[in-house]
Amino acid sequence: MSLATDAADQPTLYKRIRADIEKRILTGEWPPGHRIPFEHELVARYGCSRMTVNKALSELAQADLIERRRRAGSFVRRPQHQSAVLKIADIRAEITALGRAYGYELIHRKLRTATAADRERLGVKKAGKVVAIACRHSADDVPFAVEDRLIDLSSVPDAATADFSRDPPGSWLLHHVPWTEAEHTISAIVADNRTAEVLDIAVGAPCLVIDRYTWRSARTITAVRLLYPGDSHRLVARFKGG
Amino acid sequence: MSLATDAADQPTLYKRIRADIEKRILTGEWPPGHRIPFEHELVARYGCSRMTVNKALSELAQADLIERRRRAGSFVRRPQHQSAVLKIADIRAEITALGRAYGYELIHRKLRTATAADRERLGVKKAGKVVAIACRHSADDVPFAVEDRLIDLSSVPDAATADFSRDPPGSWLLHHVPWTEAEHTISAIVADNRTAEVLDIAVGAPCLVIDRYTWRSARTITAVRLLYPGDSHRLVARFKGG
DNA sequence: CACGATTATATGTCTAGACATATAAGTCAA
DNA sequence: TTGACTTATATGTCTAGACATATAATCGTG
Repeated sequence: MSLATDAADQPTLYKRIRADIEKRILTGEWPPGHRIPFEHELVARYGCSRMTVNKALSELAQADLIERRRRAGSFVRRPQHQSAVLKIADIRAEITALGRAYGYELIHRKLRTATAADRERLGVKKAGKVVAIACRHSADDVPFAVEDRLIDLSSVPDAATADFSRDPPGSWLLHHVPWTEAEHTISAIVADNRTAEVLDIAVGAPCLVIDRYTWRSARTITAVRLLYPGDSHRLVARFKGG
Repeated sequence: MSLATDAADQPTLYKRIRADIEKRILTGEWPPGHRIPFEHELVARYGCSRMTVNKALSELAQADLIERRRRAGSFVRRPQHQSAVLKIADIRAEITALGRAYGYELIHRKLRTATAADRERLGVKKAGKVVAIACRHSADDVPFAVEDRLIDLSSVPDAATADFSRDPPGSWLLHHVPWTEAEHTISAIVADNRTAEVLDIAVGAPCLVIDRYTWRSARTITAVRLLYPGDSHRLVARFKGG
């Protein structure tokens, strides 16, 4: 989780304690390595029980803002070496959040027995049925991204009969497969002929690529490749904490 | 924060409770929208006090796995629309973690009064001194990324006299400026002549671009652009939770 | 001085209560 | 039927204790 920045106006005591300490860390008043007051000192300062300050400090520790060491105390952590939280939003949500009209177009949808390439891509050994989908997302009728997806039907049988002509498969999957794990890989390529045509850009123009591989309880569900025009689209990642 | 996946083997009770519930959610046994047992039911099941189950549930709520509603109960959340956590590691750490030899080379370093373009890039109004740095990171003597950085000296005066000929400015800043906030923007471009030469790739080859803008307490510190050869380098983001 | 044993202490977890508060659900009147 | 009021209840916060446990610091000893 991430801490709310403005927990200070919360009326509860532990949130105030947490916000007070967070502020001193973020302003640099308590630099990395600084030992923050012991629990019993904070108990005295705020006139509350130890469980209350413990809750505040535990949350700061969960947020990696401080490190707690038995017998030694609690210390401000060194920033985590430029790590960041990137929100890769659902494409439809992303476009509508920008206040633009979302458009969706199914390019093709094929049900087939998994080829060797399909099995490789999904990371499965046994040959089963898969659905291969290509589609295009657009914002205000301008091509926004092209999607190339493979769904493992042995994991998601319902996908065989799902209608992807109106709703994008990503949204459908979100509502039919709960709580997945995934790995994203981000890279850059230049547009080939087919990509250039679908995205309405020049051949050789840069494209941002997101490969997402999704599974649940060690079971593969779907593999998807998203291509964005690289000079117009941008992924934004905002973060707090070094 | 994110929950440790293997909290089950922890000997403490609240971690066991948390892990039990987490497991049922992740396997799909308790799908999104499912109401998990009330606190008093879990108290009965585990034979402990309410504070103990409350701690377990609070952490699950902090991790966005469940949603807690007064009077109604606690409910499994719908996955957060394909958001992901991306770790953009410190380049030196990233390369050494790959077991490759880290190399660094300063291309140029200039101290100057901020130009209009510099002020625009740093998002500051007043003209002050800045340090402009270009450098190259390599792995096993192969160019890995080229860095183009601007540091605001009114925020980080020490940077004026820092020696960037041996250590990269990113590492230096990590140790001299605690607890920053930042925004990353990821995009794709094709290599121009100069970039191609520095990265030893072909002109027109795809490059991944990370623009990072860093500040502390509303004060600009540094703006940096990193260029990676797009077909060889990849950013990997792993996440749990839909 | 080096190294092992002891001790002190800050955090980690837990209890059995308490009152506060938001709100779902039920009740009643227009 | 609808809207306003009341009530029941699950969570939110907090207390004043307790014992467990890891470990920094101290003390002794060879």
